[in-house]
Amino acid sequence: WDGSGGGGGELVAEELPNLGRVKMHLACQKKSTAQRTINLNTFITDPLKELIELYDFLKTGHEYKKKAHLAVVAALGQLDFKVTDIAQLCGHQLLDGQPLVPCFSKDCSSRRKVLEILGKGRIEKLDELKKCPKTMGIVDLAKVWGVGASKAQSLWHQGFKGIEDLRAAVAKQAGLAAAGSPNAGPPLLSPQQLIGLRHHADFQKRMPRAEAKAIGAHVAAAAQAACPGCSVDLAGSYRRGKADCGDLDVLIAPPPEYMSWSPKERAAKGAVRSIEFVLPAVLRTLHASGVVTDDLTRGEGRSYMGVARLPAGSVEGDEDEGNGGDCSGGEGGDGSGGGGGEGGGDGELVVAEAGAGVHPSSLALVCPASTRIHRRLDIKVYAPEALPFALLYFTGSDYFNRSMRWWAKKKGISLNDEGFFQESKKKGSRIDGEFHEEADVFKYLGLAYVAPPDRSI
DNA sequence: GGGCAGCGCAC
DNA sequence: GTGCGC
DNA sequence: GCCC
Repeated sequence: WDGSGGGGGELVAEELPNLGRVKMHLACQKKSTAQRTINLNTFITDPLKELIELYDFLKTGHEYKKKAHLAVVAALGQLDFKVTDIAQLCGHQLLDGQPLVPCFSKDCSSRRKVLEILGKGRIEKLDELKKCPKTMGIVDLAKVWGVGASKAQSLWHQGFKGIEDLRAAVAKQAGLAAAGSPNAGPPLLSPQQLIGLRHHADFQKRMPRAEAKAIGAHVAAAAQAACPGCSVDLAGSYRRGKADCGDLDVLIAPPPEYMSWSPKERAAKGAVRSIEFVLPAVLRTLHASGVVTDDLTRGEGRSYMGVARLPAGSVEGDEDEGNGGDCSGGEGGDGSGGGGGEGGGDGELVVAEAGAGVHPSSLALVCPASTRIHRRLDIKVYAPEALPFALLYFTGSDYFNRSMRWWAKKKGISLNDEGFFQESKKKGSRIDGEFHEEADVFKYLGLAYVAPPDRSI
């Protein structure tokens, strides 16, 4: 572990038979579909995706059904030809024997679903589910943040056919409770679910990455005030360069020196006395400025979930990549430059100067600050040693992570947001080493580094 | 039949 | 311990 | 739902 490039310590890739071949097709070793080719098989993957979404909400215990379909979608999306016959999938090098992907040579429901689409252009099961009012009602209810399969199920059985039903009942209950009526009954929803309901429409919308960046800048400023010199990274799909993001994931880590300072030294340097106080301090600032509008968790530990909204008059669209402030939200080509030239751009955030600048008029037209949509914001605080792992983990994608964990497991190692752990009966011990950046993690696993934009599998 | 990752937080 | 989201 |  000399960090100078050579160095023992990292695992050798080809110590197991066949693994070398598998490795080259590993999902976490390839350029993402977005980057390389367009998906020629959307006519298959789209219906499968719809099915996944239904499974997601339908009932607990279907999580792995969902993951199985997800793997199929990811695999088919990478093919460089349009599938016309199931035989093309049998024994195909990208599919057969690959981790997380079913084998299409055998009769399995994935195979049957693909066959169905090839044959009649639709999945009967999907159409059936979509016709069922109960299914669609439950799916609708479960779109409220904090309402999962179980709660949606129970709401349906209480007679709610969908979100608007629920909203009316909640309003009525609030009215009764405010009037001090005893017939208000037990609360229909938890405090979190009430927030989810209130912002349901907003939470369905994706935000342009410029807005994510602007919210991140507020968090960064608050973090610097709480802990000078800390690093602040915007993870998730933002970091993967997506043009729009469903939410924002911010990672904060104190500078390495911080850990060795005494509480007194920390205070003298203007930092909070313990890492546990970073999050509360950041949140006090964000609450005071009105950027954070609601809390979904208390934010007393190291992990926070909440709701944020840019102050009126915020300037959006200061993306340095040029294609920044596009609010049209279209999926489409996604312009994030191909290669890994993303450099050290992370973490250097500029605080949006509220009201100060003149809006580029075209931008203001497309993206009025007056919209002021509420966005989901997650903040997490990590010790500096864990940061490369946390960054990797929260940059995703989910499927990319699963692929990487699969590979690590083959080598008897487990991988999470805090580090590597030796697989063993007891909770494995953390493997320590010089892991300063994400690249060190790839290297230790014997994998080629993959830049964030190429992890969108 | 066990595994697919495993955690933090609310309740 | 369960539900939920990540 | 699928692999081992």
